[in-house]
Amino acid sequence: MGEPQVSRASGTAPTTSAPVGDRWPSSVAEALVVQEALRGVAVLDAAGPGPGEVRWVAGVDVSYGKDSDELVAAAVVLEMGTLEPVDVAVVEGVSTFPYTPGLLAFRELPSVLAALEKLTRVPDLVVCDGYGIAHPRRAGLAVHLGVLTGLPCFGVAKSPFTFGFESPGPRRGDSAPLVDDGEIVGRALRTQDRVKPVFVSVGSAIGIENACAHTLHLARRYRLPETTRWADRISRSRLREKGSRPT
DNA sequence: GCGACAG
DNA sequence: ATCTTGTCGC
Repeated sequence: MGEPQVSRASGTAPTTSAPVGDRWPSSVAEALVVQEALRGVAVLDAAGPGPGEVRWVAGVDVSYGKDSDELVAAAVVLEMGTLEPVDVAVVEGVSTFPYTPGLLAFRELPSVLAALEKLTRVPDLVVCDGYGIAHPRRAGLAVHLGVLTGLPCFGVAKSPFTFGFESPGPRRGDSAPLVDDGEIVGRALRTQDRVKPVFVSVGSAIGIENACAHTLHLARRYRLPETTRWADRISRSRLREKGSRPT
């Protein structure tokens, strides 16, 4: 009970499950259908892995070219104790879905999943940029990623999207509920004293309390979690090399 | 109808 | 997301 339900040979990288190959949407209408189906599939776990139960934590991010449809996705695995990277994977690709508020997952996930599959180590937890259940259909990026990998997953977003919140207290660790339609869907969490908060919401197989605890641990020194910072740096720098590379 | 809108 | 210089503060 409560275990991730994706079967996979132990010791191998996560595998992409059926929904991607079988019914990956190419239009907004199809994407909305997929999201409605996904909405109920996420693993709702009030607890999930807490600090002390996670050894390897993955961060993922995608960088996009300005004057081209090129993109680079990066996945990085950090050791929870040292917060140092122990595994990195990068995928170069082409964007196939435009940025559409509420449908970010369909833009980012194909390349992100490809990068995760290239990892040689299976993470215990995945942290992504963006939202989980804090989403108009309760099916944000972290929900998709959690369902498709079978791994515990939550999101840390840098801006409040459409959600309401009261300003949290000024100190690191202070938080306030994120509200959508009268529902609490996440937290505005201050990760550094007097620095603007980040927005945490669960995706799958983890609870908000542990998600916030992990976020604070990963954001020991900066506003954003080290997972996000590493993945962002790696994808961005590879995109630059790619752009300056002779053809 | 219009504006706002994770990245 | 990406384009961009300097600037204030620990």
